[in-house]
Amino acid sequence: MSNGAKNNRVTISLPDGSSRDYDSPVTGTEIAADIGPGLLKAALAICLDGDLVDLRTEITRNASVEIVTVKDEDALDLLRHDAAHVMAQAVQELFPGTQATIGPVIENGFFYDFARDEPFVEDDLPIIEERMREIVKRDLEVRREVWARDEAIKYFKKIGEDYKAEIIADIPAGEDITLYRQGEWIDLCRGPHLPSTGKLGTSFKLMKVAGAYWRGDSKNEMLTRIYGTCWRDKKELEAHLFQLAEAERRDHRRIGKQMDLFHFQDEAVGMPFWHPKGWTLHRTLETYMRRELQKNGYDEIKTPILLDRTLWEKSGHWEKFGEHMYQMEMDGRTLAVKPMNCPCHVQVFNQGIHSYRDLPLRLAEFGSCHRFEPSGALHGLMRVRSFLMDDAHIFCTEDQIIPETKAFFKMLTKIYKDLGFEDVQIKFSDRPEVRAGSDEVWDRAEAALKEAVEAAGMVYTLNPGEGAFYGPKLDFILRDAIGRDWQCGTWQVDFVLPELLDANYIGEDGQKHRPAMLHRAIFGSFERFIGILIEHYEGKFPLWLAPLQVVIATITSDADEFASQIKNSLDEIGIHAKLDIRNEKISYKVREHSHARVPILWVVGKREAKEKTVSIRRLGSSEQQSLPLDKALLAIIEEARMPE
RNA sequence: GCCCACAUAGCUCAGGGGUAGAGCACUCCCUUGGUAAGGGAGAGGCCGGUGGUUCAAUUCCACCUGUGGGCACCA
Repeated sequence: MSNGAKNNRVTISLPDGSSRDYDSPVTGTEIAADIGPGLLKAALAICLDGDLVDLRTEITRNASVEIVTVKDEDALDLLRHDAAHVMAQAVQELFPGTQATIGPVIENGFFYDFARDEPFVEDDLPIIEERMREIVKRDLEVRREVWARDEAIKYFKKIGEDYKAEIIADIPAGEDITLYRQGEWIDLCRGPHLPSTGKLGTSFKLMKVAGAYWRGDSKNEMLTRIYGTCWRDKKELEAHLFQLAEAERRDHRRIGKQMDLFHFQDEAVGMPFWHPKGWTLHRTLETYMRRELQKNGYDEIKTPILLDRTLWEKSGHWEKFGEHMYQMEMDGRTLAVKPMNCPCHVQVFNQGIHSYRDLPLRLAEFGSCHRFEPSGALHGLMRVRSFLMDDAHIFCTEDQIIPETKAFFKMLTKIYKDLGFEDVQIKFSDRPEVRAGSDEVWDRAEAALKEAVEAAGMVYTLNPGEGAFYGPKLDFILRDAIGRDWQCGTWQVDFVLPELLDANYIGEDGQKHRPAMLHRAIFGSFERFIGILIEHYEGKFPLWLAPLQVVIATITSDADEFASQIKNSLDEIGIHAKLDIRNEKISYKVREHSHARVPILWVVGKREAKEKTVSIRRLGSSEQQSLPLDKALLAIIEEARMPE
């Protein structure tokens, strides 16, 4: 087997350590068949010296080969990519004249963008899906073809696929390109692909239609996009659909309505009306944050909401952010509602003369901001036009950036943990294209932040070009109870704004110096953070956060008086309690308050009234605990305390 | 801002060219019941707004507003 004629024998090593020799060229199909018919049937592609390629790729050199089956990590992407192709074929069979543009694999599935005069609608999906199943049943062989670039352009133009021709035209001249053919249908594609459409199986589902700009640019025409999800088997598909339903159950807009926390209405688009319970939650968070700020050496301030445009012109906001600012004409002046607090904080800093001994100066504000967000961006509490920021700006020397960064990271980690978030990711964003300040200043700011983040021992990923217009930043991203990520906290180094607004301090040398300005937030906006908390906890808040902590429910009217006394006691110790002395059965009350996600139910009947006890039932449990009232009151004070 | 869909009672939703229906919630009556729905009765609506077609529009059409899902945006 070994020393065959030169160039026409190849040695293939397999993952189990064995190797086999074949006449060259050999394909994955032949190798799989050689190993066993079961594997041949399961084979989707091969991993050739670490690269995923088609099963039919001809191997002409010694190589390590792994047969990829549905069980492998890579299989999902293959399946999803094929699903996109099968969908495009189905669409073009059903709707002749529709152009296919791009169709990549995405998280959980795939999409394909089509160009068609009349956009697809939701009702088209079942029809397309049906045709896809039929194409899978046809089990068309999927064949790779290599074409000359110019010929491919000519071909796609001829068949009316102008977008494909445009994509190919962007490939450097002279390069070959690959096409994949399945039956009559052909598509430009890098591959790899499954050997035939039958291998796709049927564990896919078309999810929704949407508009999408050609090449992601709002200046271009809008295409019609169809999203699908695709999995290894039915079970995985079901699990994914269940996960989506779970996210829907947690939707803060739905829970916010159920729990009567807030509402929106047409006269104030994107601006929430907080109801008593929602505002209680809001205030609890504010009180908690205020305490943490105090512990961390911040001074709280309050600044105006409406300011003259001249300030915004100086700060650069008028130019860089003007289109997002609410404006009004009054008494011959143009005023703008603040979208951020930073210029105001510099005004506070600029009062009087500061010594280097005053630094770092940490100015915090629960700052009410308004931004005119595009209508299509609004989303419940997650993206609003009016919000309260837990904002602060630290004025310091460049040397103080590192210790301040460390201290901030510690503060932020503790706060997130108190609120139930243990998993925090960090992104480092550097200079954006549109920015203020010279390259030299940006070099310094980026270097300073980088040194600080490393000195603080933070693990981060790079997010190039995503910095604020005045400086580089860190973003802090939380993972919630069902694995979704939310960007909340931010830490930004700014050498630009102190310059623009002429902030300075007197150094040890008696000379004027520019302070560095560190912009920071932990919640981001209270609105959005509360939205995230609602979804994270599914509205079942820990006791200290719950806006309604206890309901005292009576069994018969004999206990009404005792129940009222309990309510008074709870009011006195600052526990949010409600009395339920309605003429209803106790099981009815239990059901209703459980649905309302009340953490603790104190049930009182004749027995409790006589013995001065309460029967305690907790949300999510049917166990009952009986405690003397005074003990129960002490216990609930303890349990409802904010985390230290 | 762009594409598609949607807008009916406080809430969740059904209906459909001849001025409306369910469940829950609400009010009243009966019931005082020991841990996830006791029974009965009643009230509740400019069918998002403005125009158009029609003998007749909540229903069909157009525009507007808002909401939802995406796209773009997120300093």
